[in-house]
Amino acid sequence: MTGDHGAVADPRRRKRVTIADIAERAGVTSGAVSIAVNGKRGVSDATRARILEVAKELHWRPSHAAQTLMGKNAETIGLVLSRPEEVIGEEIFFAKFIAGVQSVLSERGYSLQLQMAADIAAEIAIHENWIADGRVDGVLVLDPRAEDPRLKVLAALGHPTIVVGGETESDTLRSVHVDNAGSMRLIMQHLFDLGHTRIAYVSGDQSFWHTQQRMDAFSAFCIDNGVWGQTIAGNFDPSLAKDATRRLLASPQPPTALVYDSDVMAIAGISTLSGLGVAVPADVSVVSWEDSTTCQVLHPTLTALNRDAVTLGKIAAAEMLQLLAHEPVEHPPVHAAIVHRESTAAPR
Amino acid sequence: MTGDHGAVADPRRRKRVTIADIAERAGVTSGAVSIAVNGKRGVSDATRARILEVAKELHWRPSHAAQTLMGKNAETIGLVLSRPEEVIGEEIFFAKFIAGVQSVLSERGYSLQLQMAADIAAEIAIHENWIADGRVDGVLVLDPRAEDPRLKVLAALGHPTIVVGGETESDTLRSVHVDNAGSMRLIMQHLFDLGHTRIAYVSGDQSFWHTQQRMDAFSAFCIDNGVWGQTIAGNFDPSLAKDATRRLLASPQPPTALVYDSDVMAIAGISTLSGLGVAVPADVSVVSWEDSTTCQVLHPTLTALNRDAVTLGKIAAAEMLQLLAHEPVEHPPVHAAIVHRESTAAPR
DNA sequence: CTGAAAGCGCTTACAG
DNA sequence: CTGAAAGCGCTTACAG
Repeated sequence: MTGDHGAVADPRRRKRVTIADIAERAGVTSGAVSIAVNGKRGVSDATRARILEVAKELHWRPSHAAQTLMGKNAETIGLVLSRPEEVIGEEIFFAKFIAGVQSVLSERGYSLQLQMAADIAAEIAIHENWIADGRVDGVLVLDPRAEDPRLKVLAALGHPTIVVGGETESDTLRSVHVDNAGSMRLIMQHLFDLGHTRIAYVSGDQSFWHTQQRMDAFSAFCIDNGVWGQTIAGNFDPSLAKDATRRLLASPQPPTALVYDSDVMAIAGISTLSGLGVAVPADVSVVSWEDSTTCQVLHPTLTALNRDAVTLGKIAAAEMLQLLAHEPVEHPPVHAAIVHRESTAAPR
Repeated sequence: MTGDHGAVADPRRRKRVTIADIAERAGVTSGAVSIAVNGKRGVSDATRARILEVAKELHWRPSHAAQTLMGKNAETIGLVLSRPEEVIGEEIFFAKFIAGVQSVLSERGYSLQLQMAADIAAEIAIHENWIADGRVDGVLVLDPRAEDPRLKVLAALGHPTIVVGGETESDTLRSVHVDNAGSMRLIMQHLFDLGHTRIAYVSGDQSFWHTQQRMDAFSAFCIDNGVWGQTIAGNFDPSLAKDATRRLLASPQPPTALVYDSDVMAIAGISTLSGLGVAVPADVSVVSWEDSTTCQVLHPTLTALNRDAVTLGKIAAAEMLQLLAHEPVEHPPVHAAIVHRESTAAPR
């Protein structure tokens, strides 16, 4: 029982161990300690060993703040996730993508800084803060849009940037290609091979560049193959997907196959169909642009595009390290595949 | 055209504006600048105005590293998310929780640092790094377990911690209460009122403390009300939920109502039931412990426990600010409610 | 190979 | 109210 009643808990109470403490104990200067712990040449092996010994003994850890002040890199990559409400349909994608990013970064001793933003303006503000504070060495940008304001700001600041699903390139900005057109063709070919010639695509948010790419590929396939195709905007709000489904089915010439831009949209669609008494896949086939656990457990199970988001994350991280280090980093290939399940079959 | 051909892009090329630059331009010392920009007393209003003017003109931003070195708080709260694979069923919970946390933190100028960890050991390592680097002022811990190793480490380090769904309290650790027992009673009462007397609970991971609380409340309700209750471990793997569902329905005395610990598990369960030709809710009622968009679009729509995770996040953030500032912060109440949809009805 | 010193950008006593 | 200086914990030329 000491007399510190009323003392407020202070996390900083333990005085920090510094290189000066180590220097004193080891009988050298703090400069020597710095050299030793950083593995630079300038001290004898014996001295270095002794210094490292003392450092370990004292549980020394370098002061991140001091190192940053001296210009050390943050060894951190930033990623801003856009508003949760908007991305619910893509959450599985995000989780996998992040897992891939982290696995590559952590191999190299880098970490990932995540933040959520309510809108694109907030996202830009976060990037500016990160850069000004030197908290990140570079950032990853998802879901690029046409004339994306984020990219303009990042390019103007000259900050290392990787755009996932983009196309532009510069000294400080690289793009990781995402084959939206190819994926759409994969889906369409699958349906076409089954015999479908009236296909509808319930798209996602059209402000995203990838949505436009998908729509273009859809149209192109339809034209080239004589498919009667139709596109309808769905956004990420599942109730829109429901409305779209109803309208499509109410048509005098309803489609025999529906492609939904996300698994959440596909679920909304499939339950709407079941409410309308439309059998899947007997009456209508359904494909989800995103595979998830739910696709596997639903009844019927959903044919889905499996995008390998983990690999995509790995590639994005590798590209970033390459951009920062100016040296090549291994590139795994990303492959999208269509997982054929119960929700697609030949039309009657 | 300068002669910098071959120059490598360097994000730090623009020399940083410091308070010394401001001091020079304003004709004062850097000490005066520091006082002025921090709103402290010690300079005349005129001088302060001039200094702020120059600071804005020069686009000055304080060096985060230097401020941290001087002992400034990070004004950042940390949150580690456990492995994506495990939490898929809780993702909507996470997204909402994080949104709530951020809304309260940003009001006070705090930010949230997120990181994903593969397991609990990795999570502990992240916490230790954060603390050693002074990157966060405190951390939020989710999904406490019995004898949780994370809490031991954090308590030993004396680092401000808020445990969501915990019970322990100390100088540096507070718990936000989550009424798992009450929620379970809500669900059970709903089913009991409908007339169900044979109810099964497909639980989540039993290493989580909240699972134990739910199981205990389940048993207590059954005993008190003469309900024939059964608990079966489901984990977060939906295939386990499927197996559990099959086993329960194969029983000579199958339950008339099933409670699943997450929406993903409930979806797995409901599609298993439909595969077995069991009608919901005609033959069996189903409740999901977690509301989500999917619960609303599924056919039948799912009766679910709506937990108001946004508010829970707000409370956790408010508790943290309170712990750090030693002053009370407004507390919104969290309320869980059961959303009655199509999947529950009276037993035949 | 080692020591002494300057400096990163800020804050904070301490004199005037 | 203002100025000059020390110090936070590190790194890095520069002498010896």
